[in-house]
Amino acid sequence: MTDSAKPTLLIVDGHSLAYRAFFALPVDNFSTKDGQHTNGIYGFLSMFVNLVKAEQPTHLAVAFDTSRHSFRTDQYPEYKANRSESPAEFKGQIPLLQDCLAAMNVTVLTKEGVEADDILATLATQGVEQGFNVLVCSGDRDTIQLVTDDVTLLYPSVQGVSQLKRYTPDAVVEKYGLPPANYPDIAALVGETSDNLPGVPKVGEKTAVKWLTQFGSLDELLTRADEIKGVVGGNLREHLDTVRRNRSLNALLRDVELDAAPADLGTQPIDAVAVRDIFARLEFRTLLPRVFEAMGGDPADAAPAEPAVAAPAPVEADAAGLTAWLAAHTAHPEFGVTVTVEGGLPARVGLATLESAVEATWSPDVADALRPWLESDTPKVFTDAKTQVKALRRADVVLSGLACDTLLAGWLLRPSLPDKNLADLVYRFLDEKLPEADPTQLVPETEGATPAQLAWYTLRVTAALRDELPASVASVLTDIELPTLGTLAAMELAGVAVSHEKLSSFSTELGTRADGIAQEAYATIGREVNLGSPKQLQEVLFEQLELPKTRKTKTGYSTDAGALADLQESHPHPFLDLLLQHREATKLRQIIESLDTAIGGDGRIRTTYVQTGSQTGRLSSTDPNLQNIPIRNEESRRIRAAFEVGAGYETLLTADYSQIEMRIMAHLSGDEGLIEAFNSGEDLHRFVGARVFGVEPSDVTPAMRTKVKAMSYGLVYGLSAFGLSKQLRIEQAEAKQLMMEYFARFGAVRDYLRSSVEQARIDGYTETIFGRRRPFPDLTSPNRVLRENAERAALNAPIQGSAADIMKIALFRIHDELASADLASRVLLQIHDELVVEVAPGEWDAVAEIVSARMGDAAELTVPLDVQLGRGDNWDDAGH
DNA sequence: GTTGCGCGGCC
DNA sequence: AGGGCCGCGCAACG
Repeated sequence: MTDSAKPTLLIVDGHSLAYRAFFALPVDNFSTKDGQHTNGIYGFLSMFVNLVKAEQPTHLAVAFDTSRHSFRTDQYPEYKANRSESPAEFKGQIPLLQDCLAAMNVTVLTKEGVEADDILATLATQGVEQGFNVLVCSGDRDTIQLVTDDVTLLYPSVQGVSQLKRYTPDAVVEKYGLPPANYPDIAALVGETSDNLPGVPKVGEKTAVKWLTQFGSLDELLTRADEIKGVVGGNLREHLDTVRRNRSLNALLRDVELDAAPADLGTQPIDAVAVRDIFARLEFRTLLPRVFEAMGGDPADAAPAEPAVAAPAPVEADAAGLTAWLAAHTAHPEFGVTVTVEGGLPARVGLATLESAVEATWSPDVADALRPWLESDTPKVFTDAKTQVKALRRADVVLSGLACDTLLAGWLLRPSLPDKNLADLVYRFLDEKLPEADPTQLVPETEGATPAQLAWYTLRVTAALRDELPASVASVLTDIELPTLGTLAAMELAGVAVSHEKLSSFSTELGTRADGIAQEAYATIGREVNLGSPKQLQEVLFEQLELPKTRKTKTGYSTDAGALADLQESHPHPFLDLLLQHREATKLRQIIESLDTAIGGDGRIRTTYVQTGSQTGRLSSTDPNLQNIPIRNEESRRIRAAFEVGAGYETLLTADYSQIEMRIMAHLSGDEGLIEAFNSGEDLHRFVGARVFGVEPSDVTPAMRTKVKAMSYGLVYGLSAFGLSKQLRIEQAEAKQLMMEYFARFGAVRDYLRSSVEQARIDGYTETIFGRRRPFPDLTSPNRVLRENAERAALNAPIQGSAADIMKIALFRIHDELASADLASRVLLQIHDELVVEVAPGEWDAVAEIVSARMGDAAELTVPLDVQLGRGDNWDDAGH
């Protein structure tokens, strides 16, 4: 019976229901791409939103156990002792589930020393006293004792958590033959195997109910136990204490002191942004609309917090107005600046202090009014400065005084977060909502922020970020990232000359070849399939040709190059080789086509470097990506050959660091063998091979060199014996042996790698030589897959990141020095450990000297930084 | 049209 | 079961 006038309190046992969901749902279908299992979370939330939608509670809470330990285990150590340790895959899900509930503004209750069901019992009791209809949802049968006219139990059926059975007093009587208050008596007699509480032998539910009905109460029954005849009577008399103990343990506590009373549990609107964030992290998609539907709230309606400070009303100005505004604010220490960009050129400009803001439409007059100030050292903060720096340079303004870019600072603080604009940062670091125009409406109801307001928010976000930035990270921002930004802007503006003629002829050639290969491939299998479709290929390989199944993927079986090579070895078939050739030809053609369409009217390709594009500190390159241009085989180098020296320049120069990551490893580990290798001038892999295999360097065979080379590079990535054996196509035992020999000679390397991961586990982050940090929360995860992935990444991060730092330092120093030496030569490309420079006529010697010197002295390591230069009319010829 | 996946290019 | 990226085509989804 529910009284609709009363408020409804719904209290849920989170632990028991999530645990049931964990076993009900296949773990394989519910895990994120980095290996976090989510089946328990998903199953619980799915049940939970259905429940909330159906019951429309006015008050709501979810209770969790804190640990296996409780007052019951104190009284009776065997309590639940038969339960095996809950799987690690499950444990890790509970904190995440609690995060989800927190985002949904659902109160999570826990209490040390008691179980979730005691919290349920306490709240149910209080709720009834305070006039609530109470709904209790638990997977533990002991909660049946809570059922009254005002308390209904929702209990998962055997089918799983999606079907809940309603236990009213009548339903309990129907099922057990006694009212709910007597259920613990029945359970005490029968015992509860899941709690490791044995009952009276030979006594089941039927007998227990019969006795309790006959004697009226458990006390009466126990007092008059001698009246029961037969073997069961004897059993009962022998187990009186057991029954009393069971009864005392299965009574739920109704007077636990809690942080919240029923009245405090009124349902709250969900935190739309937080829910979206955590669901995105857990890769839940279909659940999101269901949560909004059940819990109320509009997905678009992320509760806007009130700004802590009122935004100054932006004043529209002209050139003279801007000049006057600047004159009035000369004493101000720092300004927020926003230049909106349209078609690559400045459109509007906004300037802000915390108290005052001004904005204007860009014009030659405005440019002239602002130029001296923009080109001065006056500190200015931007969001996404690179885009604006480029637009300003196109308008003949060379920005100076860049003191912060919020995107960079936000990324340095949280390199894993996809904060790609000011709105994200305002939400995350100010806990406010940036006014945004509704793009779905022709005439937006809400106005978007104006340039001056954007500048004002940028200034405030900067302050919030600075508060959080550790000193070492702040120095990475000012000493590495901000100087790099200006250099990248110049590189992007310069672009690189690419020959359309070379590309298009090659593309045609590859197209013809791919078609021919495809025809041949079709002939070998007697039909035409789409060779680019992994799904159709699986049909051909594993069904038609009946080849053995390869490595499993999410959607079937792998058809990647490694798998095809394995198949070719064990079950040779002409189709396999043709497929590989076809892949190669079409891949190259794809690359060529995308490059060709990216060539601008002036014959140059302009990439965009994403300075926040990696978690380690590396750059990334997009639209098009110029950091993955083929090089590894002879033919593909024809693509590099299409990257040419531009008109008015003399030649291309390439400069790359040789083995920079291994050098950093030598530096960080202090391994004397490795340091000696780099100081000896001997080829690294030959030197290492000689040590590992115990031969003279001159006797190191190519096979030995290949092996130690793979091992050395693999080290930096956390390679396992399995991975090494696979790559080298040798037995795992041999790979293991190789690793052992390697570490026997270069033991400090292993010690360093181990200790750096351990340090990261303690600190929660790794650090590069220059202080760049990367957090690794998963190093302490109970989920083994997650933890081991984090360990490998943590092992690599300081090495890859330090290399990135060094290259950035070299890059901007080269750029600055070329400019200050009045050289026309310019850096065009950065490919992680390589630079491509366009050299102006007559400048080769000077440029080569600057490039090699600045790359060589970008960092002071215990081993030298070796730089290789190359020269040629095109990128292929300039390579070496 | 968007999204996830498999695959493969680079360092 | 090897760290960091970007982007293509296919297939499924809306």
